[in-house]
Amino acid sequence: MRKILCVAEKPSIAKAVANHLAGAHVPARSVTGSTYTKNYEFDYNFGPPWNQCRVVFTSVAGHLTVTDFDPKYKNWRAFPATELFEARIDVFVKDDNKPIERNIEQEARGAFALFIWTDCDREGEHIGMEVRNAARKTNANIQVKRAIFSNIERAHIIEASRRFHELDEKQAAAVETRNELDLRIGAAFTRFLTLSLQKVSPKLEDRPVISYGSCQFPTLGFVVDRYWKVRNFTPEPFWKIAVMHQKQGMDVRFTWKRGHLFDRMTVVILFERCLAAKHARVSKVTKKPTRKYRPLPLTTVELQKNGTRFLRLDSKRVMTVAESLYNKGWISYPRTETDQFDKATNLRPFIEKQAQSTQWGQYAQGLLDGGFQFPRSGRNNDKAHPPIHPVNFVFPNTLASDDERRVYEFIVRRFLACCSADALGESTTIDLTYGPERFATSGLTVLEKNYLDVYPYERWESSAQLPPFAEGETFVPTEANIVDGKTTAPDYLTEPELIELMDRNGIGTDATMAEHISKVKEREYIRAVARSGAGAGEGEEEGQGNVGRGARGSRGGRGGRGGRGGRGSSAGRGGGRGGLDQLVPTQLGVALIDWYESLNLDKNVAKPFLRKDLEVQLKAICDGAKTKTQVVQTEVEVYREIYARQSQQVALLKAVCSPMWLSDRDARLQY
DNA sequence: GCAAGGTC
Repeated sequence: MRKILCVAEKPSIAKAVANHLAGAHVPARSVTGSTYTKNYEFDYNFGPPWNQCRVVFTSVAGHLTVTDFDPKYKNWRAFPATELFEARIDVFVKDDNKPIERNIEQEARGAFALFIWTDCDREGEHIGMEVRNAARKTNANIQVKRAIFSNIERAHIIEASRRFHELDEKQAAAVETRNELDLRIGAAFTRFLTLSLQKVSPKLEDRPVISYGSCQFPTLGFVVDRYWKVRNFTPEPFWKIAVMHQKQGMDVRFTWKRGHLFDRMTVVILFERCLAAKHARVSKVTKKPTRKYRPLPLTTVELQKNGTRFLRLDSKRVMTVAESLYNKGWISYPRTETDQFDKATNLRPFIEKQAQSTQWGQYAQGLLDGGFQFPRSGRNNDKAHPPIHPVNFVFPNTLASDDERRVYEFIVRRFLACCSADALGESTTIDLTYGPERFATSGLTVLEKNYLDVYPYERWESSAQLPPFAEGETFVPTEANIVDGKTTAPDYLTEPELIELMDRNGIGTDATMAEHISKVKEREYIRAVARSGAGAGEGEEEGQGNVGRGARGSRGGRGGRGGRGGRGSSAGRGGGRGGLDQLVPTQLGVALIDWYESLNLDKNVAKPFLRKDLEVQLKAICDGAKTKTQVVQTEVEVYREIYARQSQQVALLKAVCSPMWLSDRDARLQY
C-alpha cells in the first residue's frame, strides 16, 4: 500500500484529525526527542486519485524555523546599526525543533505524497511551506497537497480529506516579508536607542535594552496618548435642571433631555421658564418589553478583556492559564477569533459534562431539560478554530491553582450563558414637559434573568419601582433646581481598554497582544498601578446629589444600572468593585514617544498607521499585486528615512531622557 | 542584549 504523510500545525489537531479519519482511536507513537509531537498510523481511503493509503499523521508545533542575522552581527558595536537594513539573514531550524524536522524527513522518505493540515491562515500557509521544505530534503519529488478545513467536526474533516489544494506561496511570502521587516527594523532601531542612551548615564549599564518593535511602540503610544489627555485636561463647569416629584411616598427624579449646558445664563433662563409654567405635564408613558442579550461565543480577545475585567488577572496571565487548561484537555483551543459556533455542532455533550458540577450543574441540567438555545452568532470566523468552550468537566478544586479555577469557571459559565435565553424585562419611560423643556425618567423590571443566573459577571437589576403616571397628567413638581457640576478628566487606560484599542487597530494578533503589553511593562515603558481613591466619575461630576436615578432599559448587552447617559464604558469600570489597575507610562515611556513625535515624521512610529500600512502591503502580496522583494524594499526605505531623521536628533533624545537617569531610577511621574 | 509570529 502506498504511504502518505500528513502534517498538522499542532499535536492536538493531528490527534483529532487522525482519529476522525481512522474512525477509531489510533494509538500515538512518540517521536524521539520531542515531548509533544506524536505520530499516528492507520489506513485510510482518500478517494480518487489516492484511494487506499497507509497514513502517518504527525504535526509540528508552530513554526519550524526562525529568522536571524548572520552571526557576525552579534556584536552590536562591530557594525553600524543601519547595516541591519541589508545584512544577510539566515532562516534555520532551532535546536528545539530539530527532532520535529528529523521526524518529517524520516517519514517523508518512502511516502508518495505530503498532505498538509495546518491552520487555514497566513501563518499556517507559511508553516506548511516549512514542512514541505523539510520533507523535500529526503524526498525531492514528493507530491504536496494541502487540506482546507475550518473546524474539526468529523463530517467536515472527512470532506476536507477528499479535496486536495495547493499551498498558497503568496501567503507564505507575506509572512516571510513581515518576518524580515520586523527583524531588520526592530533590531536596527533597538540598537540605535539602546546605544544612544547608554552613554547618557552610568545608571544605564544595568538597564534592560531600550527596544523598538512595530507592535511595542503603538502599544506604548496608546498609553502615553491617554496619559496626555488626562494631564492636559481642564475641567469645564456645566449646569443643568433637575426635577423631582414625590408621589405615593416615592421620590421620582427626572433628568433633563438636554443633559447639561456649559452656559449658566442660558440654563437660568430656561429654568425660569419652567418655573413660570408651574405645572409639568406627563407627555408620554411608554411601557415596552426589553431584553439583555446573552453573551456571544468566546474569542481570545474577549477572554482577555473579560479576564482582566472580571477576574483581575493581567492578560498575559489569563492566556498562560488558558493554555494550561487547554493542554490538560479541559477547554478547547484558546487562540481563536471565531465568535460563532458552526450550526452543525452538537453542543449538548459539552453541557452534559457540566451537569455534575455542584456549582452550575443544576443550571446545565436545566438547559438540557429544554432551556437550551443555540448560541448567537457574532461576525468573526477565523475558519480555523471554534469559539473557546469547555470540552471536559473538572472539579475546580482539583485544578492546580486558584487562577486556573477562576479562568475555567469563567469559560464554563460563559459557555452556558451563550446556550441560554436572553434576560427579559419591561422598561417604563415617563416623558415630561415642563414649560419649554423636556424631561424623562425610566424604570426597569427584570422579569426573567435566564442566562444571568449562571453569569454573575454581568448585572441587570430592577430599579426602584415607579409610581403610576398617566399620560396627560399634570402636577407641580415637588422640587426643581439648577445643579452645577464640572467635567472630569478621563481615567488612565486599563488593560481591557488597551486590548480593545490594539484589536481595533490591528496591533498584534489575538495570541500576541498580551505579550506586547507584558513586553512594554518589562521594558519599563509602562507600569500598572492600583487605582487611587474611590471610583472616579465617567466624565462628569456633580455638585449636588446624584441626579438621575435608577436603571434604564437596555438593549444590546450594555449594563443597565445607573445609565448616566454618557459614554458607554461597560461593566467593571470601577463600578464599585475595587477598580482595575491603571496603565501609566514611565518617564522613559513618555520621553521616547514625545521625542518621536517631535521628529515630525510623515507617519509616527507611536501610532498604528505604519503597522496598518504594512498590513496593506502584505495583503497586496497575498493578492499577487506585489512581490516580497518590492515590499521589503519600499518599507526599508521608509524606515531608513526615519532612521536618518532620528540620528540627527540624538542630542535631543539624550536630553529628554537624561533627567530620569540622573535622578532616582525609580522616580515616578505625578499621577 | 534586538522583532513578531506560531506553539508547548
